[in-house]
Amino acid sequence: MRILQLHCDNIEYSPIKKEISSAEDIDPKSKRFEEIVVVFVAIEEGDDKTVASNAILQIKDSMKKIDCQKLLLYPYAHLSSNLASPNTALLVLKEMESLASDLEVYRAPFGWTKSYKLQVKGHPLAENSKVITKESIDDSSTALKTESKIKSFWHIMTPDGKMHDISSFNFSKHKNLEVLAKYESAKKRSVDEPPPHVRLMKKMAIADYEPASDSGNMRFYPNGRLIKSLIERYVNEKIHEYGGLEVETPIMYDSHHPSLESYFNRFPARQYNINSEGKHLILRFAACFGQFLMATDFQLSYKTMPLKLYELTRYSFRREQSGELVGLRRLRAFTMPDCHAFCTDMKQAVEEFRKRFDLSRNVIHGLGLEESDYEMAIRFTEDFYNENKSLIEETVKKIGRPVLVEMWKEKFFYFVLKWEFNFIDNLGKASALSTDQIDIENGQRYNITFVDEQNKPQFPIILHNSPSGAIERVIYALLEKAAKDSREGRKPHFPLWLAPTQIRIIPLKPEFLEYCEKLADSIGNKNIRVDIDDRNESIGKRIRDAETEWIRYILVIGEKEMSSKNLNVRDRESGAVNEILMDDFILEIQKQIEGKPYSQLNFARHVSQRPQIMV
RNA sequence: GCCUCGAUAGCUCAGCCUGGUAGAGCGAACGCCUCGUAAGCGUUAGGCCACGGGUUCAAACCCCGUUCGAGGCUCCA
Repeated sequence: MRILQLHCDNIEYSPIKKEISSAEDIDPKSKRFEEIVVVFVAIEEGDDKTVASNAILQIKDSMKKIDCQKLLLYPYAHLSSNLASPNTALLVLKEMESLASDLEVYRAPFGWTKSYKLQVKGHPLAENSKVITKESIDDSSTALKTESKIKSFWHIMTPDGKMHDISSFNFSKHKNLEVLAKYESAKKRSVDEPPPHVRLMKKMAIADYEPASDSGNMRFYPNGRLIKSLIERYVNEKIHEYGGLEVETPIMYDSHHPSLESYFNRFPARQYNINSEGKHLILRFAACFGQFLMATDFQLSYKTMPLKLYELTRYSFRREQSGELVGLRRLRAFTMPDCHAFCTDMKQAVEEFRKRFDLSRNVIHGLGLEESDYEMAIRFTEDFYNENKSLIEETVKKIGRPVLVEMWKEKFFYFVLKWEFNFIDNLGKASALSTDQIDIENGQRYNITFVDEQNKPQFPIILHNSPSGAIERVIYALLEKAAKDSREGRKPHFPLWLAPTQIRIIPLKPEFLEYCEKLADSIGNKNIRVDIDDRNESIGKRIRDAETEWIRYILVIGEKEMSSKNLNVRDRESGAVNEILMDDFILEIQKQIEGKPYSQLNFARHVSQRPQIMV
């Protein structure tokens, strides 16, 4: 079904003549309505009562927003080229009419050629067009329906545990928090440039769109793959340290599997669908189901809890609306660490929750993002707040600055508590990075059981944690941060451990190349990424190129260096050239990349041997 | 998904309004230069002007559609 919904000052129509034999028998009188929502409807092949009810649900939802109680259903075939038979169409239309009977509802005659005149209101919500399918019934699900009904209260909580009203809170020292808090009500910002990270992800030869794939599925060039893989390894290591057991689960699932069916119904987003040998498969949008199904088959005792399963999903898929996709910020295929902890009871869950909060903060900082780069939001049900006030206050105190609070009157997701760290970018967009949730529903849904001290089976409480958020989104955040540095007059850079090249050696003349090779060997042996710009270009040119590649250290090698024990190091951070002992220099670098994973150069050592990816 | 805007050389863009031989810089290839901390010099190649239709004697340019991208809306578990 396709609908076009218009909020009108008035509409006037006159039935002219019957267009089809099955047209309704009516008295062809002109009608006129004032202050009304007109919904043009095209009923398509396969539409039925559920589609009708979904459509009315959505129409009512938006009518509530614009505060209008009057509805005109106007059959309009021209919205679709795949129309249902007139008989079905009329039935569906009448169904819609009766479903909307709590409003003041009218219906224009079906099967007639009509002339009409209407005046549409000028406000932003006045015009709206939607495609409604059976599938979107499944998709829009309980979660969406409940969400529109649910009451939530927004506050700011300060580190002293006090709740403040958003409207009266003084944001002057917390600009980013204000952006986050007002994000939903934020009015149009006129931005006519693409987000800075999109230009950078291409310019730095990290990632790019792949037109031959679906939108939101990116390609990663050697630099991007190196950076992504280092971040992935870092997150893996941190979760291993925390005690996560790394597993691997399938990326596609039977949508009619009994445990999954009701779970999928809990999520509004659309999935990628694959039909294969009569099965309807969906691509996973998180690692939850794979791990839950696995845990169901484990034999668990309270002694083995908490059990922590972990997977870095490459990939998770969410078929976001095409208009929502942006660079590396919002994708349809992304890599996400997903770590679940199965806990015996709320006490254990809370204890675990604390560890994971610290872990997440730790990981975010290790990735090169600072306190000032993100704002925290914490959401919980009123009941949970009343029973666990001190946990929430303690968590906010740890962050040490005000956080955004959303409190729900009742539970409508599967969790009772959830927090996220939100990165705020150059265009004032907020995106969630780390997150953790306390889930009290899915243990039962998936029939995951452990036996307690009395040898009785129990359902665990499950925590869902992504300590870094999607890896692509981490890269987005790092690039946006670099863009911000650049805009504010600082030199943009990656954390040294993520830099595709950490040291560049530039021989002054070709005859020094051999010496440079040896130097590069001995630096490379210390697990430092070093390359050599052996191109026949001027020294100035090669230094400039190294600068534009954000390479931190440059070693120019000439007669002087070959005959000296010291290295001549140009540090991009300061722009200064310093003489320094080789060992001290290595030490300086090692100190900065300590505790971080290392990978070899993902390009030829010689710059002259490299393909030109982006200028 | 909807509305608006955009797509011209590998990259960044001019040309389009007012239809008549396709432009620049960077990059690439080749040659010269052999250099001391952010662009040395020259020559050459490179374009079915996103794709498909239409209008016209003639379309990169005007019109319609499609694809992809961006902004806004909706959405963001």
